Order: sequence, then structure tokens, then C-alpha cells
Amino acid sequence: MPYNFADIEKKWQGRWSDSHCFESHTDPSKEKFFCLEMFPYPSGALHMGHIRNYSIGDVLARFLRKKGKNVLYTIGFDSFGMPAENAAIKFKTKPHDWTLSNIAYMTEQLKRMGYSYDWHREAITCLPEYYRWNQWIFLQMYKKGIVYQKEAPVNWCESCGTVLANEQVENGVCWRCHNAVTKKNLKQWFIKITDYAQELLDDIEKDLQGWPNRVRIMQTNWIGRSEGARLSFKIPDLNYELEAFTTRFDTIYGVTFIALAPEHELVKKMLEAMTPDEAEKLKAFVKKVTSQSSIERSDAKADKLGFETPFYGINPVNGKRVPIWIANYILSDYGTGAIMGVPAHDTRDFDFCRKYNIPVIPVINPVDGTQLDGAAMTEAFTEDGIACNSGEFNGLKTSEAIKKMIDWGEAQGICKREVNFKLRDWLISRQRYWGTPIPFVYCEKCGVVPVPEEDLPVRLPEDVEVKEVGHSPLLDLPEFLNTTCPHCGGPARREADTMDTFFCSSWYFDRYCSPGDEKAPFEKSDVDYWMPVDQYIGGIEHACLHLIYARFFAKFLTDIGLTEYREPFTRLLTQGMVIKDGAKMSKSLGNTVDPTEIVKKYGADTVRLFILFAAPPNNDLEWSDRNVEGAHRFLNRVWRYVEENCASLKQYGAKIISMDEIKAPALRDFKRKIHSTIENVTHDIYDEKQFNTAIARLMELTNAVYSLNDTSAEAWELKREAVETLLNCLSPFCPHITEELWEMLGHEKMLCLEPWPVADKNSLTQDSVTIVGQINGKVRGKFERPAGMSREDLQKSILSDPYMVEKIAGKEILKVIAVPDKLVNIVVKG
RNA sequence: GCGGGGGUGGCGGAAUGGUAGACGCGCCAGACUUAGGAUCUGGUGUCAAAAGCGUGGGGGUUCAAAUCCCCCCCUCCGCACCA
Repeated sequence: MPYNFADIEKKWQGRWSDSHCFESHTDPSKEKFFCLEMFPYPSGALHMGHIRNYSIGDVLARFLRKKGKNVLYTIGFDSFGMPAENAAIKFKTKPHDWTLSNIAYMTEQLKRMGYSYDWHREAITCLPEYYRWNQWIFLQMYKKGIVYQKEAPVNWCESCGTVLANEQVENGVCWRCHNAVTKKNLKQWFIKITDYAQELLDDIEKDLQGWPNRVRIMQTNWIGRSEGARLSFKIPDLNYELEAFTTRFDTIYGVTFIALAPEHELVKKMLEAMTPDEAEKLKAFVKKVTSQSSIERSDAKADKLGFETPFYGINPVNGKRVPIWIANYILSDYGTGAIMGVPAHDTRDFDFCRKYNIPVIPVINPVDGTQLDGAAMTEAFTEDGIACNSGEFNGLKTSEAIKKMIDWGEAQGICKREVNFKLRDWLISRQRYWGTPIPFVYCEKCGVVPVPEEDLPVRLPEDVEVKEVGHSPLLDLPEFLNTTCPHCGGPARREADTMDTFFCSSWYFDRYCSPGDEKAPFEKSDVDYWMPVDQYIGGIEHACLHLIYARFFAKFLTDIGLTEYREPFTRLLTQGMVIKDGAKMSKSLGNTVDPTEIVKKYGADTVRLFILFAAPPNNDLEWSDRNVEGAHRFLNRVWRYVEENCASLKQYGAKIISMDEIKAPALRDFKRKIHSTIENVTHDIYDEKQFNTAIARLMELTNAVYSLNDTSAEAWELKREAVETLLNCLSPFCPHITEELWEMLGHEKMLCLEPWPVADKNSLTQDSVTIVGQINGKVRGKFERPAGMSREDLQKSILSDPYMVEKIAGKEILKVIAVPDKLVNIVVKG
């Protein structure tokens, strides 16, 4: 009977589903394991990246169930978002219908892969059962004062027709469509994620040891903490105190100018105080700079542009007058939007001053004793050194100077210690239709009023026509827009913006714990039991997006008493990309491989095996049709062996023969192979998450089974043990074929319910070992010796071996190093 | 520029400081076959070679280095005027 994967896979998927064997329940008497994968966006069909992600997760889930853990493993769909609107326009359908039909198709695909999801926990974010709790959580945030509206220059993507959060702008372009992002002044909803900046930072070190270092560093940089001081410069002509932030208060004596961002509020006051002629020039400058795209403005290599104003500020430490400039390289939304310019010790300020002939005054000399000359310097000196030209602080080392000068400044009332973060508040509103409606109304009398919790959900109308990108159909729906004020009962208008979809994905794992809860987003007892996630698996691209937002949510939900955990994901695995012909598989490059086609041709087990064997999870994985065939060939080999030897194998296996009973060396080796395989595979799967080597070990065991030609009863007993071990250990990777063969061997209980095998220590002991004989560190011979020989005996034995005696004849032995059970190295001269 | 990974056969990749190249792909030879792009057996770093040489390059530590230290090169990724 050939290996008929199509029928076999269908059969077992049916059995698993009918028996509900993958459903899990909250049970504090059992040890839990929450295995989570980043849920997909229902774009239409699964791609190989999904298959890779979920195959990794399924191996872990199936493995841990066998290890006796109560495993929560399920999936959902992150189903709000732009593509549904675009598709609606293109295919003249409705986002709701398009999305749900995609979900249906992708669900089918997932089931075909044999993933052991608990489908009764599934969460679909675009359904009101789910998004009403987005609205509810948003209202809790509002109550706690961390939701606010603000008019501010925000990131605007013209092609998506909406604003974007800071995290969603990559190198000045939109993360989704890669078009240039501009700034626009709009009143928008924000969440004060910055309140949590310090905790988000601290907990990276404290609680995220199970995360890849790379992601921890990326988040650390994104949060971007810097310590320094805030100080102010009096501007007599404008009767204004200009505040600036600096991390280098020790360079305060080196200030030769002040620079403002063109958006700074002081610019307005300046314009009023300037002559009309000068004001026109300044206006033109500001216009020029602010009309630059984000890409141009944030390019560090681009030319620095400045405009010298007729105003000056007073350096608080020495009373010196310094000119005030407006410059394009000053960011309006970091610090105070103004800087103290110290060209001698800051690269950017240096470039600026050389261009505009502003004096350079060094206030730190290198430790080697060189005296810097401001006029002659060719680049800024940014290293630590010794303070000079700094009055009473001369001679201090930089680290000391920073501390002492700020101490002094604080005592004098000149400055105040301050910590700044790069992290910005999370801009949550989107000018889109297909998202969670923001639960607020605008009342002429009462202003901005939250929708009362009992009125949730604010339902998103589903029967709409999306006509053009950038225009939400909600704006044309009076029945949605027109409402009454919950406060005064008067006429009011609904907020037509929807939430960033990252809001949905910040807590879906909590929902998995309490599926279908109608009274709350989740039951505390469920979440207390299941959370935090023990293993999260997904792409690196979310390092500073989803993974920061979800961490923030965890902290907020705990602060309002809904949960007990402060970090949602204990361990994180970021799988590499699936590559073909040297590039990431993508529709636009036309180098995709459709999982459905491959599953049809080879079966789900083969696809899973290939994708897990071809590379370790963290590496990128090059698709190879040949290697898919290789994986298929291996499964055929396993199938053929069990099928052809089924009768003999079934005849035996009544008892497991212990190592002590086995005499023949070949059989002892075979027994050892079985148990070392168990030990290594267990370690590779759980400790290393190194599935490629785990599979390699199973291939070795298969090879060993094939090569054992002994047909004694004893040998058959052992072969039975080997085959059953092989099937059990292979089953998390290739669950269908292994169930089928397991059944063929006469088992009635499903293999997925069978406990994971345990390596027998006694079967692992070596009878003899290969000792490497080295001369001067070079391998010269190999010798079989009994295991466990003492250092002395081993040394004697190898030194007296005729082969080695001959090799070292006539040479003077200087030293001998013997490592028990490993090697003997003879150091000789001559 | 700053930060973080990587660099091992023809390829994907293995190697607690201790036999470099497990396992697989590919390739070569043979067997079985009407046939093989099925299957099985053997071989496969380099070199004519038992020797020698081999883990990006150069130094070093060590009895012993892919692995530890220093310098350099290449490559991928992230951040990028954050004061």
C-alpha cells in the first residue's frame, strides 16, 4: 500500500476534530502552557511565512501536550484594516463580506495543515463580540486619563488617506504602502503610552530574558531614554524664557548659538517683533523647511539650513549673549524643540557653525593633553575629556563634570535634571472605515462625550459601499453619524474615525483565555491561569510595533486591576523569512509558492517537515523544491518500513527489553541509539527550539532501523521499540502519517494523546568509546577502549599501543594530556 | 555614523575549547529494472598522495581553537540630525 497522504490527512483531521482532543480548559490543578502565534491578517490566503510560523507553534504545542502540560493553543484573525477597503473598491464588494470569506478560506487551509488549534477559542477582531471590548478598554483608558485628544502635526499618508502612529513610519515612509509620509495638523486621539516609558524600558532587562537580544535592543533604542538637564535662556528683546534640553550640561560654557525648530512657538512671537522685511524672509525660510518631506528633513547627511534671527539669548552661566537661529535639523517634537548649540562638542552643531561662520569654543580637551583650537578644529570633539574654558569647573573629567555642574546648576536655579524619551504617545485614530469605531460623540452643548459602557458596542455599519481610498463611507451615513448626546439628550454627531488595528492585536491573547465572554473582555480567573504567554512566535517586523503596544496594554490592564501579569510574553521566538531566489516571497516579485499546491502534491506532513528541517527557525529559509522532495522521500521511507514489516513488528513489542538483558554489541548500540535519540530530540525541541537537528536525529534513527539486519526475536522487540519511539517523536512534526502508522501497529489510542517518551539512563551508558590518539594536537589514531577508564589507565593504554609506540619512536615525550573517554594527546619533540 | 547578527564543502546546515563537515540536497559509481526523474548499495572538503592543507584575512592564548582574545575585511538587519 503506497503512502496515500491525502486520505490519511483527511482521516486524522476528522478524528482529532471529532474527539475534541485539542480543546483545553482552565484548570489550576494542571500545569499550563500558553503557546501563541501572531495571528494572521485575512488577506485571502496563507503564505509560506504563515506556514512556517504555525508549523513551529504546532510542534511546540503537540510536544508540550505530550509532556503533560495543559496547553492553550488557538488562533484568530486580525481582521480590521486597509486591504479590505481596497479590495472592496477593486472587487465591488463589502469589506465585511470580503474579510469573512477570506477567513473561511484561510480557516480551511489551516485545518488542512493539521494544526492542533482549539477552535472554540478563536477570536475574530472585526466582529462586534470582539471589538465592543476594544471600545470598552478604550473607555477605561479614557477614565484613567491616558486617552486624550490633541491638535498636533501628525504623520499623514496620502495614499492610505489616514494618519499613522510614529511606530508606523519607517524611514519617512508608510509601513504599509511605502509612500512618503507628510505632516498635517489635525485633532486626533492619542494614548499616553509615554506614561509607561520607564517601565517598558526597565522590564526589558527585568522580565524579557526569554526574548532575542536583538528585539530587546530594538525596543530599548525605540524607547530611547536620555538623561540630562533642562535649562532656560532669557531673551530680553522678546521678554521670553527659552527652554532647552541637553544631555551635556558640562558643555554649557561652549554655547555659541541657540537653535529652534521652525515649528517652535517662539517663531510667531519673533515674526511679530521683527521688521516686516525681515519677517517675510523668516516666513519664507520656515515655509521652505516645513515643506520638505520627512525623508529630506530627517536625512542626517543632508545640508543643514539655518536662518539667523535678530534676537539673542543670555547664557545663564556666564551672561554671554548668543545669537538665536532657526534651523532645519532641530526636531520640534523632541525635548523642547530648541537646543543650546555647542559646535566644539557636537557633530551637528559643528557642521552648522562651519557653514554659517559661527564661532567654535572648545570647553573640553582630550585626555592626552592636546589643547583644542576652536578656529582650527576640523571636526567636533565628542569624546570624554577634561573641562576647560569652564570657570571653576576646569580640570574635571567629563563624567564628573556632568554630575557636578548639574548639581551646581540646580543649586543656582539655572537648570533641572530631566529625563527624555524618544517614545511618543500612540496616535490611535484612523480616518478609515474598516476598524473599531471610537466610542465618542460630539455634542454642541456638552462637547466630547464618551459613549456609556452599557451602550456598547458602537456598531460599525456593514452594509456600505466603499467608493474611494481616503474617504470613509461612515461620513456619508447620517444614520451612523447622527445620534443623541448621552449626557443632555440633544443632537450629537458620532466620531467617524476608527481605531488603529494595533489596538485589536494588543490583547487578543487575553480573549483567547475566555472565548465568547459576553460580560467582559475576559474572565480574570481565566487570564490569571493562562497568562502570560509561555512561548510567542512571530516575525521580527513587530519588534517596535505590536510587541510594544501589547506590553503597554498588559501594564495598563494590570494597573486597573483586570489582570495580574505585567509582561505578556515570557519567551519570544522570531522566525526568519521564507526566501525564494534570494528574495522574500512576495506577490509583487512573483516568487511565491502557494502552500495549497504543495500540500496537494506532497501532503501537509511533507510541507511541515521540509519547512522545519531546511533551516533553524531564526534563519531565513530558502525555498527548495528539491528539498521538499527530500522530505517527502524520508516520509516514504518511514512509511515503507513500517508497512512492510508491520506483521513482524506487531508480533513483538509485548515487553521492552532492558539494556541489562541485551548481550550482542550491535543490539546494545541499537538500544542506545533509541534512547540517545529521545534525549537529543527532547533537548533540541524544547531547550534549543532547533527543529532541524531534531529531525536530523530522527532520520538517523530511521537509518539505524533500516540497517539492523538481525532478525532474532530480541532484535524485533528492539525494532518495535525503535519504530514506536520514532513515530512518537516524529508526530509533533508530521502528525498524520505517524497517527496512521501508529494505528497500523495495532494501537487504539491516538498517538497525539500518547505521552512523550523518556530516555532511560541505563540505556544511554556506553560500553566502549573511541579514544582519539593525538600527537602534538594532530589526530594520529583512533582506539576502542572500555568506557570510564581512569585518566592514568587511559594514558598508559594509549601510550603502550603498538601503533602509537611506532609513531612516537625516537621522539622525546614532553607531556601527555589524557581526557577520559575522549582523547590522549602526546606532546613530543623531534 | 551608531547598534546587533552572520561569514564552515557545490548547496541548506551540524559541531559543552577535544575526531570539523552530523542530517539532508546535489553529484559520482553500481544493483534491480523494458525504462527510470521510483527504490536500494557504496562513495563524495582539497590534493596523485599514507603526508600536507583546510571553518572570511592576519596575529595571539592553549597540549588542543570554527569555538576564547586583539586587529582588519566582507555581508545582512535595525536605528538614524533624539540635542
